[in-house]
Amino acid sequence: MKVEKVSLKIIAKELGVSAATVSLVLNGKNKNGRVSEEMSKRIIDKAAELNYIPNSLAKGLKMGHSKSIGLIVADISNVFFGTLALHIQNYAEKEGYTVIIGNTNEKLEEMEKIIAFLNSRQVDGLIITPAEGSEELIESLLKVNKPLVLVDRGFPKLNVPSVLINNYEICYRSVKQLIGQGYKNPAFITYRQDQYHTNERKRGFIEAVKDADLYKPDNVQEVSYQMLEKDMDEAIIRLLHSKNRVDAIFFATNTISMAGIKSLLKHEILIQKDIQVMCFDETDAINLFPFRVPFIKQPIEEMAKRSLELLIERIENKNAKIRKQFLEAELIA
Amino acid sequence: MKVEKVSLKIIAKELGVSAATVSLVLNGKNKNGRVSEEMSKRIIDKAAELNYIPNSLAKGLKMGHSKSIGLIVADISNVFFGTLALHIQNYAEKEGYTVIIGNTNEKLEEMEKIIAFLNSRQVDGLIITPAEGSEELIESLLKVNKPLVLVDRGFPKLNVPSVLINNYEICYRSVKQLIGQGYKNPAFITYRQDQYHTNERKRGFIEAVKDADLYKPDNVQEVSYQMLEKDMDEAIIRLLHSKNRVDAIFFATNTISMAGIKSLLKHEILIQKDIQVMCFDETDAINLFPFRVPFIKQPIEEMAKRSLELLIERIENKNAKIRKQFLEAELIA
DNA sequence: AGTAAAAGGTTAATCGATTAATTAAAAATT
DNA sequence: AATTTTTAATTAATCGATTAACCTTTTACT
Repeated sequence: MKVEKVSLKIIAKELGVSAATVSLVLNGKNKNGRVSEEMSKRIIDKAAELNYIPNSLAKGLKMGHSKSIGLIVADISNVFFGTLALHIQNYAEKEGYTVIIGNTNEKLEEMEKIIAFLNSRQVDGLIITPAEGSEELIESLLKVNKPLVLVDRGFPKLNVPSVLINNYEICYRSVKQLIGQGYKNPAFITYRQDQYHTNERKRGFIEAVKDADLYKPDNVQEVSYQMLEKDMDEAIIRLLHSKNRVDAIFFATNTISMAGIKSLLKHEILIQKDIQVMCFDETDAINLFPFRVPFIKQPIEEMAKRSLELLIERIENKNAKIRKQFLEAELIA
Repeated sequence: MKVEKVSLKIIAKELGVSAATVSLVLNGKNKNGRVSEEMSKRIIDKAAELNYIPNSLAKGLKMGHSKSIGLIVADISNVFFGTLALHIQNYAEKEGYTVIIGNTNEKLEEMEKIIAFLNSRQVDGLIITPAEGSEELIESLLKVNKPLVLVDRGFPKLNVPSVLINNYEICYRSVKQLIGQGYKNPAFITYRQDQYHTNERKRGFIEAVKDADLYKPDNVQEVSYQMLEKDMDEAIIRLLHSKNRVDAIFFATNTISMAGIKSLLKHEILIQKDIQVMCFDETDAINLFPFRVPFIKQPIEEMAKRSLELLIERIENKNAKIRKQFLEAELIA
């Protein structure tokens, strides 16, 4: 089956006009006496009849922009990133942008590959949740004036558009509340990584327990991304089977929360009886437990919206002022 | 800051050769005496020095393909689709393809919009989880010879490349096993929709209970996608608060499972004490319950791999035989 | 020495869309 | 009637990469 590709030229030939005329009409640039009413109508009708779909590669090449953006996340199968992606796509569509998603798997080298790849596809800008150690990479992108926005994680030293949440404050407040409820020996479990957002969460926890004179360095445990399950089991044992038994655990991310609760259940530790837990991020599971788990809810849709706004602002005006936006997460108890 | 875009022409000018020569070298087409060893090396070095990144819009325009594919799912924030997307992207990257993801939100009109959009971006092919009622749309794509593969859901009447699982068999076997364990009044909850994959699951359930002489039409309940929570509560009440009280429920998808379990907990019905449940699809939550939930696990990574294989096969050879592949899901108890 | 073959390039057309610059005819104005 | 303005188009260059078809120069062979 031979199907001829419908281009501007085809439409033009069928109507006996030039491709330029067709282009003007189809782009709505036929104002003040450029093309006659009658011809406009014939062109529009013919385009519909032939089911003309503009070739955005050609358009992008000519115009110097692709009307697409890259979204770089750690792992699209993680609900947090999936939800972020969904909302970014929805807003992007309204603005006429396509989103191309790349997964770093938290690895710097993957992130570099993805960026090169997205650049070759001429994305107009990038929304990035940067991997650990990618500060220099981001800096180099800024140097070549690439429009980009960091989301979820930032680099405080870098002057780069970012959409972040109040990690420190919300953690501080939440832990304060936990302590106010009578818990005397709270612990914190986070990833063994040097990322600003998790560092801030840790700082929030530590300041809160220090202010209540409850700080014990051993109560802050770290687990690795790659060996989450094993590390978590060990951490849980350390926290619960020492003489210094903790009575509450704050989990720093959604994946850590899931692994943590799983480990607690495995060790037959009863949540809210033997121990209280508090999670960062909402998950499907959290509403399904026979116990209530207080958790910190991030405004994901708002984060998506803001980061797209900031990005488009920079795409359309490379000299726009660089802004960092801080949104509020809230404790749902 | 002015950053000159590095094109073939720039490299050529710097070296005093033609753009053609640069293109030949950079594409490895400098064999049998096309370009000298020395010049090849100089070109490669210069390209690296200038950090040349080929413009894939230009390349795509010239070559007639974009080396990108569209992935159309219902909702990328759903873990099943997120995981599928992750794996498809991983395999696609190896084959040199970009993946552009679109969300239909299960709506036909959204699906139409996304397809037009992806076509304008000149995707070379599509991997689709078709929305309800999209059979004609798929047919029209086949008519214009668009390479596509259906995944997760198929249209048995259509001769279209598909990657599906053994929905009927696995449900039949799983329900059989449930009955074998002594449950005498099992129920089934699915979406109120006419989709082959869920129909097959329902058929598996019904045949299994019929074969055990336990079939009761009222035990098959349907809920809507839009009002999942409300409908679920009502369904649960109907199944449990009638004289005909069921003793097991089979949930047809992951979202239904989550909503179902949530509803059971809300009504203070004790799972595995008052009632047994069985779920289609794995979810984060499933491992976290203090009770064991048997579930049906789909080979998502294999589905991703196969669908990409089938798609690339069709992209590269439009006359390749159309194949439907059936993979095996398994019951994890 | 004369011719053929190999080596090492270059030219120019092309993909499809955009748009500044131009042209030509018709209508309006003086 | 002559000039200006308006209307309604067209021409041609351009974006960046690819590649068939050429063109020189050098080397090989009889």
